[in-house]
Amino acid sequence: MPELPEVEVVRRGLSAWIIGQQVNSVEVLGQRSVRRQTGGSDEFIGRLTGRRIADVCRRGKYLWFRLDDEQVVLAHLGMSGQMLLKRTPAPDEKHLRIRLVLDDLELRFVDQRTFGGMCVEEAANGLPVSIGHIARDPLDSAFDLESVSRRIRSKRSGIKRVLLDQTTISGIGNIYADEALWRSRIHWNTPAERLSAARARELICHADEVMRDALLVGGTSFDSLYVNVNGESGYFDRSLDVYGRAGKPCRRCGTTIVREEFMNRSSYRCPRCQRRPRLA
DNA sequence: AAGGTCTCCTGAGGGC
DNA sequence: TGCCCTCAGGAGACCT
Repeated sequence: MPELPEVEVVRRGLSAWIIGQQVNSVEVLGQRSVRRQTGGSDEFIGRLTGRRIADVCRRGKYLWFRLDDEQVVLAHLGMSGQMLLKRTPAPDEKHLRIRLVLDDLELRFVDQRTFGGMCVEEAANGLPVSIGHIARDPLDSAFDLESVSRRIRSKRSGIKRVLLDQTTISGIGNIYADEALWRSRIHWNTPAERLSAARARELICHADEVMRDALLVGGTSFDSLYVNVNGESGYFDRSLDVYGRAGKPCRRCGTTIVREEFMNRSSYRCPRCQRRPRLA
C-alpha cells in the first residue's frame, strides 16, 4: 500500500528518467483513472500532449510532474497504483489505465483497484490547486514540528484518526500509523487532546523515523501490487513491528499482538505496551 | 465547523 | 471444481 515512503521511491525513480522528456502522445485506457479531470480524457490528453516534463514533486502521498507551461500532472497511486517505465516495447499490463509515450521511453500508470488516478491542472505557489488542503509531510524541509504538535493536540478524536487525517500531517497511512504508535507505546484510540506536548512531538518523530527507515530499504510491499518504477518490490515489510503481526509476539515484551477493528479497517497493537486509555 | 461514516474497486483466499 | 463471502484501505462526498 503506497504511503509516503513508497511514493517517494516512485518519485525518485521517475525523476531520474523522465525530467526533460516530452510527452509525445497520451492514451487513456481507463476513464475512471482520469475522473478528477472535469473534461474527461479528451481534456487530459489535450492539455498534456506536446508538453515537456520539468520536474517530479511530491507532498504526502500525492505526486506531480511540473510541466513547461505552469500546468502540472497530479497523480495519486491510491491502493494499487504503479508507475512503470518501459524502454522497449512490452505487452500491455492487465490493468494498464494510462500510457504516456515520452521521447525514448513509455510511462505506464497501472492500477488494479482504480482508487488512484491522474489529472492535469494548474499550480499555485508551486502546489497543484486541488491539493491545497494537504498538510506538509515530515520530509518537507518546511515541516514545523511545533505547529503540527499543537494542531494534533487540538483535535477532539482518537490519535490514530488524527494521524491518518492528511490535512493535519500528510503521508501517513494505516501501516505507518500503527508502527509509529507502537514505537511511542500509545493506544490508537487515545484522545489526541490528552497527549502531552512532549508525547505528541515524540509520536511525530517516530512517524518520521519509521517512514525514513522504510525509505532506506525501498518501501513496504506485501505482494506484487506495489513496485517501484523498475518493477522491484520494497523490503520494509520484513521490518514491521506490529502491522499485520496479529498472533505473533511483540518484539519488545513478547505479548501477543492483537488486531482490532477501527474505521472499518484494521489496527494492530501490543496489548501490554499500548494500554487502552482510561475513560475520561 | 469539525468530526464521523459511507463508498468507490478488484482479486486473493477461505469455507464448504 | 466452483461459488459466495470477507478482506485490503485512501480520500472525497456526504451527513450530523
